Order: sequence, then structure tokens, then C-alpha cells
Amino acid sequence: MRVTIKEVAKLANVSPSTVSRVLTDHPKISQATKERVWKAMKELDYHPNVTARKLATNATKTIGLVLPNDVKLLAENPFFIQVLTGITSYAQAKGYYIMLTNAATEEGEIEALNHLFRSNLIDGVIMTVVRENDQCAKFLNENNHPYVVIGKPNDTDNTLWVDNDNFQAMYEMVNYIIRLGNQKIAFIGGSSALTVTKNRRSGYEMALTNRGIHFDDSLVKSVKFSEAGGYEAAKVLLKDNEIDAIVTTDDLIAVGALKAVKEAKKDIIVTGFNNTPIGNYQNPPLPTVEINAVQLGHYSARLLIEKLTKVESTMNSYIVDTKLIKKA
Amino acid sequence: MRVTIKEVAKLANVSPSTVSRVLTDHPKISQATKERVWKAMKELDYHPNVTARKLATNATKTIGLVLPNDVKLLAENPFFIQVLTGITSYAQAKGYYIMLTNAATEEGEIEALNHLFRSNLIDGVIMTVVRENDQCAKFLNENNHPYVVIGKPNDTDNTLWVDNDNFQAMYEMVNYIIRLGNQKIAFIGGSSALTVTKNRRSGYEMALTNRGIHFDDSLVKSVKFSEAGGYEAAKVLLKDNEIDAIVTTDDLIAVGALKAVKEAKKDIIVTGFNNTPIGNYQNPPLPTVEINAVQLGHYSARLLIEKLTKVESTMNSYIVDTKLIKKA
DNA sequence: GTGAAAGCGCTAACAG
DNA sequence: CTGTTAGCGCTTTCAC
Repeated sequence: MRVTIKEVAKLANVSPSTVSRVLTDHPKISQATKERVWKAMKELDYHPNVTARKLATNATKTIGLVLPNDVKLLAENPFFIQVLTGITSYAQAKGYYIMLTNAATEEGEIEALNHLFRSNLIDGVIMTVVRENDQCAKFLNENNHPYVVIGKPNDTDNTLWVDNDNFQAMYEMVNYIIRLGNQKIAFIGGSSALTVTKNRRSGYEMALTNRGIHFDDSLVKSVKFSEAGGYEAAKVLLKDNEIDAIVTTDDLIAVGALKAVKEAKKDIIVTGFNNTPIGNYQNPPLPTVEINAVQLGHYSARLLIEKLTKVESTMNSYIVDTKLIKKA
Repeated sequence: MRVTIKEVAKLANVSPSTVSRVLTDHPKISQATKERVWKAMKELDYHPNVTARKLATNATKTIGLVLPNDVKLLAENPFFIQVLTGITSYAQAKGYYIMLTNAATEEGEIEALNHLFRSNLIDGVIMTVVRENDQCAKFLNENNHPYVVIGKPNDTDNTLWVDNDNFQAMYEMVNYIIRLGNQKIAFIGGSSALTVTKNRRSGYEMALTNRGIHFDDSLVKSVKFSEAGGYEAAKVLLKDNEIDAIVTTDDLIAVGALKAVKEAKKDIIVTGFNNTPIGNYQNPPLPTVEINAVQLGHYSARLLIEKLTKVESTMNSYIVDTKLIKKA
């Protein structure tokens, strides 16, 4: 049988509650007994039964995490595993556990979340994808379940969130491209409904405008988030226009665009976003933006844990710095 | 307050123990009461408190998962997230939960595992990396903790494991390259101490031998698992020999080798392994091997859960099929 | 086939 | 500062 609080109590010559108190670091407990108890714990190699604690405290100290069920998406975007790493290491350092789920659909996701919360398995959840008109967020709000989202939500005031400053990151990128001597710069983005696309597109437009470059709507394309999307859009752009550069909202899209550029035998600079391995191993390497996904995970966990521990946090969001990667 | 078994009992006009019995699907309980209880549960939207159940049954129905703490490794190798997906979806379907940890070092890993087991947080663990002389495996064995490893272990008889047939996969690849008309085929692998490298190297050697091609030890290189490793090794190979093809044990190594080949302006076929996005987006695309990492995760979870539920499984290992990807 | 009661290992009032 | 006591919500003997 496993060693319990009782054995420790017996060995240390105190009551179980005293042992519990030193476990929870109760303020008024004499140093002397503390040490006696610690000694006993060490001697017996005692590990508290977390399950029992959970039941008694009605707090699981566990954070839920929902992964999209799209293996291809997960495999091509280090984003997820990076976020996951950031969350896990921060949470662990704070004594929190991570419980993983995946779900194929939005309804499945809600079902999974409902189960996890209602079954007392998690205290809060971090959402790695933010959809528009997000039913999960709605569900979580309605049921008062603590959560934080990665990505700018609709209701920025009443939800906890972390994100990059996508506007500024793209603004910088476009400025960089302009300084390189380019004027006619096209934009290929993912779904125009996504907040992230909107923000990056605004940065693009603002950078042009502030440099006195005419913003031409016909140079803006919205595509499916894929290599093929970038390829097709770039082909159209190249056919119809005499452009100097193409900025995109993701390395994967950029890879497709670059392929079209090469096929057209043009010497046009293409930029990516998110600093993925795929982009990194292109030739020439794509200028891109490091979004520090590990940090996103880190701060999302931090925000959630602060909320759960009722730490008076002045913040309900966190902006993680990006870094322009210029490459050769 | 949450709805508990008591309320359900009251509404259904039975005792709490009866409710528990229908929950656990006890054999001798009348259909009539079963249905009354179900109805009550539905009416109250009852969700059993899993924590309480864990405490009572002393089974957590939770599987631990340790990720290496190397973000770069995780980001460049979809392997991990794929394995993770496979595990999660299978486990979930079987009513098991997944708890995630990461650890920076092998000692940290052991510590984490010890904590998770001793604190009654997990019933078993799946190890995603297999080291030689693995201290984690030793620890798990000594403490009788259920686990399965992904990758062929040293002691194949007494541990649960899943893996690809790396020998055969490489054998096929080399055969394919030979049939393409190549004779002088070099081999670049990762650390020669790793079982996976050894197996793939054997497949390479056997394929040559069986085709009557002289096996030349000087054409075999062991490198650090990276693009740079592949690049350097290929440069040496190209300088010293007149070779037709280079097979490698990973897409990342292959990408580096391909770079060297291009620089040398040779027309030499380079093959990868593991079918990663990085390799996929090369030009020309690398012939590679799909290792079906999701399946590896799937079967590892299956093996572990069968062990945990004491299902008399005839198997203590599982070989997941690979697929040769020839590309254009 | 079902109920009563004890107990899983811990925490948290309430006393003193 | 520390011990006593009563649960947390479930499962599981042991009766009947």
C-alpha cells in the first residue's frame, strides 16, 4: 500500500491535519514541527495523493487543452506544439497539470469541454484556435468556465487573451520590403474573416499609405490556408500585374507563391510569416516573422493561472513581441 | 453546487449505491431501475465526479506523456505531434485521459514520472523517445510502472513497444533506388548508437548485398541529426567518390545533403525518411518513407490500455506499416 | 436486485 | 500552534 498522511503523522508524532498543514504551507505552524514532519515525509518517501486533495479542495490544478483534430495542420504548423510546450513548462513550474483532448468538430470540442469541466477534471482551459463567432467561447462564457484564448477575440474586454501585434509585425515587414526598394507590393492572406488576417492586412495597408504608396485593392488576395492557395493567388497576381514583391500571412502560403514566382522566372521577393521550418528550408530562405509561439503559450498559461488563483491581475491580455527575420 | 449521485438517487427513488451501480454497469441491476436512473441523470444533467471516482477506485484512467523539452526538435519533427494525436484520440475513445509533461533532462524526466505515478495522477506512461541505456525505462521497470515505448527497446521481450520495421523500409527504399539504375549508393544516418539508425543501416546493407552490389563502408556516414550534418557528410562523400545516390535516415539530413549536391552541380538522387513537410516542400521533392506516426501513437495507447485493463493481450509489441513515397 | 455503511486520502472548520 | 471531526463524491463489501 502507498504511504499516506497518517503514517507520516504517526512517525512525526503529530496529527494528520498537522501534516496536511505543513503540506499546504499553513502560516502558523512551528518551524520545529514543520521540520519533524518534513523529515518523516522524506523518510517514508511520502507523496501526497493528488486525487484525494482534488476531491477535498474541489480544485483540480489542471488545465485543459484542446487540439484541433487536423493532423496535417498540426504537422505543418509548429505553432501548436510550440504553444503546447510553452503552456506545459509554465504550468508545471506553477504546480499545474495539463490535460489534453482533441475533437474533430466544434460540437465535439464543446462536448469535450463540457465533460472535462462537469466531471471536475479541469479548472480552466486554453483555446489554441480562435474562430469567428466561436461557439466554444460562447459555451465557456455561458457556463462561467475560466479560459484564455490565443489570438485576438471579438470581445477583447471581457475575455482573457494573448496574441502578437499582428498589425505592427506586418507593418514592419512591409516597411522593410519598401526600404529594399520595392513599391508595388502584393498581399496574399488567409481567410479574410479571421482576425489575424485582418490585422496583418491592416498593417500592410498602413505601411503603404504612410510611405505614400498607393494602396491597390486588386493586389490583395485571400486564399485557403495552404501552399496551393499561395501558388494560385501568386499566379494570378503575376499574370495581371508588374509587381515587385509579395507579402503573405504565412510561410506555407509564401512557399506556394514562391513556386509561382520561380515558374514565372521573375525576381520577386516573397515574404512569409510564422518562421516555420518549411519556410526556413526554402531557397532562397523566406524573410518571415517570428511570432514566439512558446511565449504565447507561456503567457496564456500565466493569465489563466492568475485568474484561477484569483491573483489580482491588472491585465486581461498580453501581447507577445514578434521579430522580423530578414534572412540572407 | 454540482449535482451529485445523491440527488440522482433521490429523484430516481433509489439508493446512491444503486446509481453507482448503473454508472459502472453492474450486471445484476434490473432494466427498470436502470432506466429510471438514466432518466434522472439526464433530467439533472448529471456528470459523475471523476476525481471522486479515482479516489474510490484507485485508478486514474489517465495516461502520462513526456515530451522532450527541445522546442526545435519538436517543431521540426511532426513526429511528436502526430504521435500525440494518435494517442489522444485512441485514449479518448477508450475513456482514458491524457496528462502532459515535459522535462529538460533525463533526470528531470524521471522526477516528473515519479511524481506523476507516486501522486496517483497516472496509471501508465508512453515514452516517445527511446534512448540507449535508458534510465527512464530502468526507473519504470524497477518501480513496476506500466509503460510502452515508441521505438524498438533493448529488451524487446519484456517491454511493451511499437515501432516501424525500419530495416524493411530502408531495404525497400534502396531497392527502389537501385531499380532506378543506381549502383553506387551512399548512406547518411543519424547517431549510429540509436537503434533506429542501426536498423535502417542494416536494411541498406542487405539491399545492396542481395542485389550483388559491393557494400563499401566508406560510403556510410553517421552525423548529428540536422541539416548541417547532412550537408557536411554529403560534401565529403561527393568530394571523395563518384556516387549515384544518397539515402538518408531523415528528411532533415536529406535536405542538407541535397543542398550539397546542388552546390556540387551533380545530378544525384537524395532520399529522406519520415515524410516531413520540410522534405515535402523541397525541390525536387524527396523520395521518403511515411512512418505513420499517428498509427504509432494509436497502437502505443492501445497496448498500454490493454495492459492496464489486464486484457489478455497476446502481443507485447506492434509493428506499424511504412510506405515508400516515391514522389515525382 | 437493492440498501446501508464504511472508506479511498486529503483538507478545513472548529475547538482549545 | 495543534488535535478532533466532518466531509469531498464516489465505489464496494456485506447484508437482506
